Amino acid sequence: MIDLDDIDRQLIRALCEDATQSAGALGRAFGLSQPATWRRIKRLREAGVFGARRVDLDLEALGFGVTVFLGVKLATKGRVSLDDFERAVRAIPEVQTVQHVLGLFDYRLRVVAQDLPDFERVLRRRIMTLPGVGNVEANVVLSEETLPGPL
Amino acid sequence: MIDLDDIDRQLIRALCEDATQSAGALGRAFGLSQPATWRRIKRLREAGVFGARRVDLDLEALGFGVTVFLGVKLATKGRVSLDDFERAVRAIPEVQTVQHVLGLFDYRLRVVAQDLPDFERVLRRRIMTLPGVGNVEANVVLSEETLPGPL
DNA sequence: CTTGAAAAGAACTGCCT
DNA sequence: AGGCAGTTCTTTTCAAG
Repeated sequence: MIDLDDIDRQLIRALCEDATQSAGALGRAFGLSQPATWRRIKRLREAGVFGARRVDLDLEALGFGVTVFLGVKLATKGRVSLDDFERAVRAIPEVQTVQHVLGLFDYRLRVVAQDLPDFERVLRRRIMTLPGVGNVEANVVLSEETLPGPL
Repeated sequence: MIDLDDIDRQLIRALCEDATQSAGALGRAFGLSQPATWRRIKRLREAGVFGARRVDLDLEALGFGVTVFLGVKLATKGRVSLDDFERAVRAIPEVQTVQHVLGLFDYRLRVVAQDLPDFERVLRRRIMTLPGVGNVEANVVLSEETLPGPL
């Protein structure tokens, strides 16, 4: 685990919001020269602070107007059924995220669909037929806001 | 809503996984020239397909070993209390995502903490004291996998 | 750490098939 | 639509104070 000063934290926050910004632009924003900023970013990168550089998709623009979070409780959950379940879930195109969780449910799935009828199709034909599913709880996402986080 | 051919879809998927790739590199991967690839990407960008370009953080490397998804049911939920609740949630540093949802809960929160004792602190002092909270359900994330999605 | 400059690479443009 | 060749711009990287 690396230790960060104040500028490091600001750099990280800025890059999380917009990874397009160059070392030069970030440096100007914080009163640092371009090479100094670049060295800091390199240091952070080598410390493993950063993962992949992704581009967000506007799912609405692509015709996916509905996002739903599902909680799934397995009926039977031996080691085999966990693997079976995960394998089957990964094969569903509409599933964006699979979280194995502890608590009232065993898995949380982020699912997208074109609209509610389309979601019903996914739910009935894809989700409910997964091996070992017990209870399923659904939360339709109305709005989502990403915050800066704890840095 | 834009319509996409096969190559568009492949480009989008590739950029979602690694937005670092240049038009030239992507083109080579799909047997397309640099300008042709660039024009496609530009067309997609102008169609509003892409949102922000973010860099993922390795929260483990930053000392945040615990991620928890909370479902929050409000006790009272007039229009005012929704706004109050959201404002108060946004002020909690450990909250990364706020989802307003439909279903058994009213909000889903993605929360990070250094470890479980730290999470207990956040839960007791920050979450349970939010204005209007009723029930709270917690799912500790054991593992999370991001899939290619429906394209 | 800074300034200044060189090198590398990516973005963009016209023109042609 | 795509390809080729070229220009322009940004980013990276190095040298020196």
